[in-house]
Amino acid sequence: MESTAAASPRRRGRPRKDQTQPDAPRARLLRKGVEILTEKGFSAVGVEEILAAAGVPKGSFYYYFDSKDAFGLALIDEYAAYFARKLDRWFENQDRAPLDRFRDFVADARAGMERFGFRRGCLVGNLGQEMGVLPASFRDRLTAVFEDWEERTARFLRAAQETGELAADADCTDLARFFWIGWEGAVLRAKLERRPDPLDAFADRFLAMIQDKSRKGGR
Amino acid sequence: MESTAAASPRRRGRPRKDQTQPDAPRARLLRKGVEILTEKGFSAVGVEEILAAAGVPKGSFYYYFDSKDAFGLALIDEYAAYFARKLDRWFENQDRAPLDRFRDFVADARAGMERFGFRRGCLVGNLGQEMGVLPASFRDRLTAVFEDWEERTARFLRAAQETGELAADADCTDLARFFWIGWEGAVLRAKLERRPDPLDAFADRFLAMIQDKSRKGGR
DNA sequence: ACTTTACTAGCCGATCGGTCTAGAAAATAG
DNA sequence: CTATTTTCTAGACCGATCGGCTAGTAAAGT
Repeated sequence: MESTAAASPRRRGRPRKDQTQPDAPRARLLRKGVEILTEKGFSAVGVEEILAAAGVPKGSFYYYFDSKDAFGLALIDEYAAYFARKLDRWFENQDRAPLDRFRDFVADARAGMERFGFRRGCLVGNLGQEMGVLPASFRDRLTAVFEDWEERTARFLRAAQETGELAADADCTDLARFFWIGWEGAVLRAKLERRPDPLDAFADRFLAMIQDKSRKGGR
Repeated sequence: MESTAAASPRRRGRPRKDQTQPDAPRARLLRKGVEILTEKGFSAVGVEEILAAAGVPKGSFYYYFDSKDAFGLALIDEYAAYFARKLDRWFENQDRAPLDRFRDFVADARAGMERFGFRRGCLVGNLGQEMGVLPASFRDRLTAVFEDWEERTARFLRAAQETGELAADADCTDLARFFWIGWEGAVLRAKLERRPDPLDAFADRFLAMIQDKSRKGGR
């Protein structure tokens, strides 16, 4: 094979491992980091616990990350990307009516928490609660993540308006913000009580709230 | 003065300082503990920081409390009592119409957070988020505190039903639970963004939600 | 003085985030 | 092949700080 790839200007020494591979040390650290931090938060967890869980030696941690703080920021990005994909998967599912897509999302979140015995919460919510002892650089990233999720949710709500499932005069931006403010509270509470009730309690009322009651028809 | 107090059966040794006095070491530790932990959480704060803030010598901490965990439990009780008084003050204010009492509570909470630059949140919410690294004994106490707050809120909502401001068929227990699930999310978010908007965003929609729209009269 | 109880300075082992050095591994250059 | 360059692994080690302990002092009664 004559190098189908465009001219590879290979540097001299040992080539870098592809750290996007799921078994690469950096990727393993990020994955285990999300798992552990969604359960225990940032400040209460030492890097060595993550190292041990990921099967990566200590010397490697500070090769891949400048500091624990830098690792935390990378985790936020990782989690935000993972969750944005999840949101889109449900909210943009063309096989389902808009409000059913919303129910699907809630059911998936419930199942996700149930799978881990309600011990894991939302990384962004966890770190938000810890802002008092986190570097200032975390704040902007965390708020940006919420803004992104709210934007995706607002976009979805506008789609629901088009099908008529949601009242045309509803403020979708505002509703999306309301949802995420309360939903994080529901996740926190579900983690505390170790049961799905708070998720359902919040989601059900939210759904009832956004239903267009003035609508005549409907499927 | 002939001992106006009833017979004091004085024990032998050095008399105990009255720890209910607000300047007593134990009381100061509890007060400063609430202040610091509402801002920074439990696990990220060392006892020495609290000791220093309270002006209590290092060695004294384990005289007044068996452990840091026991101190944490005492803080929950302290905070729960303080907050229950606050709830009653607003919710049982007979000089105001029920829904105005609710607005007063929200305004007070907003002012309270503003006073400390939105750096302090809710102790119960903070510890709830930290349950992953807290002793199991914390869980029951924290859920019990939420139950207590919800009960007081539900009682208030029933009062609102009697004046007709709230629809008679509303499920007050359910509404109170919904409120506290979401409100904790709002406090968390206000702390993250350092602004009151999330509090208002949640409270306004909640108020709109519980208004009895079918009602004819009213002022 | 002596006992009893209330309180506290100082220290302890463990663990924290982070650094350092040594070298193994994987590529190219000659 | 050997030499060189660079990537990555490996873990001992460091000063700081953690929660908790203990030996002792302070302040009262008897």
